[in-house]
Amino acid sequence: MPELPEVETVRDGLARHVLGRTVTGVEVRRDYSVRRHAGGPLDLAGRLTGRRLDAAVRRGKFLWLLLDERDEALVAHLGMSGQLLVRDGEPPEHPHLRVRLRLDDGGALDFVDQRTFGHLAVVELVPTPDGGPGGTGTGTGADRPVVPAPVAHIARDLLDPHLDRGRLVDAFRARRTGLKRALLDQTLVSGIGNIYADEGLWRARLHYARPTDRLSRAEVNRALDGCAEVMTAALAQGGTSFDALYVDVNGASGYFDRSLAVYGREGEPCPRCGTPIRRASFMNRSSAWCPRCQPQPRRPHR
DNA sequence: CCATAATCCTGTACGC
DNA sequence: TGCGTACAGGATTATG
Repeated sequence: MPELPEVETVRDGLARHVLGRTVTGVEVRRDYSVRRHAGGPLDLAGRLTGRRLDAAVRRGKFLWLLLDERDEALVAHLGMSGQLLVRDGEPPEHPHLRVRLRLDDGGALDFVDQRTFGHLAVVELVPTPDGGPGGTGTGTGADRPVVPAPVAHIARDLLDPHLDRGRLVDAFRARRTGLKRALLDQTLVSGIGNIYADEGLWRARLHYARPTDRLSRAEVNRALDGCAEVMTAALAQGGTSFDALYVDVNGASGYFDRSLAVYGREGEPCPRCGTPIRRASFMNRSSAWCPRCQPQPRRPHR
């Protein structure tokens, strides 16, 4: 699933291949994929056509392209299966093609999304509350202190230099919830999904159900460091998986699979101690952990 | 305000 | 073989 490292790989690919190009036409093949665009498919096409793509910016799992002239951006969220594919020349058909942006050199930017949890929308920009840049970005105006309105409530991510780690740690300890729930809360810290939460917790040797209000500052920092480190490692490998014509998320499985310690490895030995990895249902999904390295707390918060 | 459950969607894996 | 069901899950919305 696209989490921070995958989205950053896509953002980097967009920065390399579509910046400075102009949208010449828009085809919405599935209205549901633009459901977050207030004006509907026709309005989306109208707002995009003729606009130049000036910058590619990301915060957590949200990414956006700044548009020229007005203070608007094309926001993309990949959901669970979204891909943004840069095509040169006449683009091929694809069974899950949802939106196609024609570009001024004859190529296209295709939004392909099998499970349709992702979306595209053109939205206004609003100031960042802390006055820092909107996120990690490249291109003209990428460092402006603005974010798309629907991203205003999304916290900075662990790879953002403007993240205030001390305040984040305090915010974790002020919550009354479980540690993994907090890691997955995009309004606290963004970019972490189910896979990297499990992997980060394994690295930190902390159980997902540890109550946040009973964690030490050092423990919270360990959890955040674990997530940051595993995402950095995944990002380093993600950079190798696309070529010049193809900006690819590479999906849920693939390039980083071999490096996963617990996710999808129920019953297999923990890489650290050999104890069989366990799995339990959690928040309509699942959690995987090593019962020896990550002992369950006496009073778990779920 | 805070925490949590329900909801959206589609392809794959599985049991019977 | 074919059918039904569970599952994968991020963000928003609704509810307590």
